[in-house]
Amino acid sequence: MKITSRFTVAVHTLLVIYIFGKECKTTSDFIAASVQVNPVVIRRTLLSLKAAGMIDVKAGSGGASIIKDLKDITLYDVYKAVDAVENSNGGIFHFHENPNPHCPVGRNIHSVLDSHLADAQTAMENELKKITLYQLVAELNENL
Amino acid sequence: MKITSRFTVAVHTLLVIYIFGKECKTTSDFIAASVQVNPVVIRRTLLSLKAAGMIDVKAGSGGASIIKDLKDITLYDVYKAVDAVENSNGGIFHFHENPNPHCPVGRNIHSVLDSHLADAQTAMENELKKITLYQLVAELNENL
DNA sequence: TATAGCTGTAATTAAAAAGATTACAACAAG
DNA sequence: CTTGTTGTAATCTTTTTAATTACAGCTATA
Repeated sequence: MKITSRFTVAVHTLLVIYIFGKECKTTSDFIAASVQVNPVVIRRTLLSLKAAGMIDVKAGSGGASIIKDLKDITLYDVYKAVDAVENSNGGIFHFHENPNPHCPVGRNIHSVLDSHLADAQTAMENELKKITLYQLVAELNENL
Repeated sequence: MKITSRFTVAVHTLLVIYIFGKECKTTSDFIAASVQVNPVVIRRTLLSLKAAGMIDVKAGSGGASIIKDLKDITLYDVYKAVDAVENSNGGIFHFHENPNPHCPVGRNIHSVLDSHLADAQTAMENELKKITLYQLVAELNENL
């Protein structure tokens, strides 16, 4: 089980909008062609990014544009925007669901493990906070 | 998608073996009753832990016992033992599979993102290295 | 040495999760 | 008013994961 590809798709999407936004109309179809997923997947991604205040999407006429400084968008922001890990659901670790409450270990396994797993997840997320899209664009340009 | 429950099951399993190992014969059925999963799941877990040199399993007569100092077993060791994240498969992040090689963004998205995602995963794993099973047992005893 | 209780392991089934796809109403611009 | 696009629901399909069934082989013990 993994962190949903919505995350990498969203990063890819933002980069395409940024790189091509001036020359082309970056529609869901256009972006979908670069990411190679169904355009509906991109539309849903665009909705999330819009809700997070990162982009503007023109209904009807089409096309998306970035409305936030790339220096102020970290990978973590994107990760959160697309809800890459439903935290309603306990995070990135899949816990076995029904430990036996009549067993002293089963009864306490959650209270013993949960905080450590949460710490591990937080460490990962903090790493994502260190990288901005501005950096990614710079790295991308090196490779062009 | 998440990190497989094999991991939390394995931690649970080790704790049960440690706590009950002196009074009971900790068979796969016994452990399965605490974890509340199918005994076969426990047997597979035991095989992984045995291969990692953490436990000894008696074929035939039954029962498992810990053969490594709990201070020398970290959560990371267990995580690795059960192959919680197949690293053949690129780690905990699910990357969209077919970025378009004819697009400059699609062609380079991997080279730009991969190392940052790997760093994030490593940060998470390093956090798991900080916690030993010895600590968990101590925390468990506080709750008994 | 017969047997009872386990482990080791393959094969299959079932369930859950995630993404892909289809479909279509609403909208904006020419 | 037509064309191209977004917003969004509904429905497959695929993939992944765990559960289950089944049984051969081992080991202690009677």
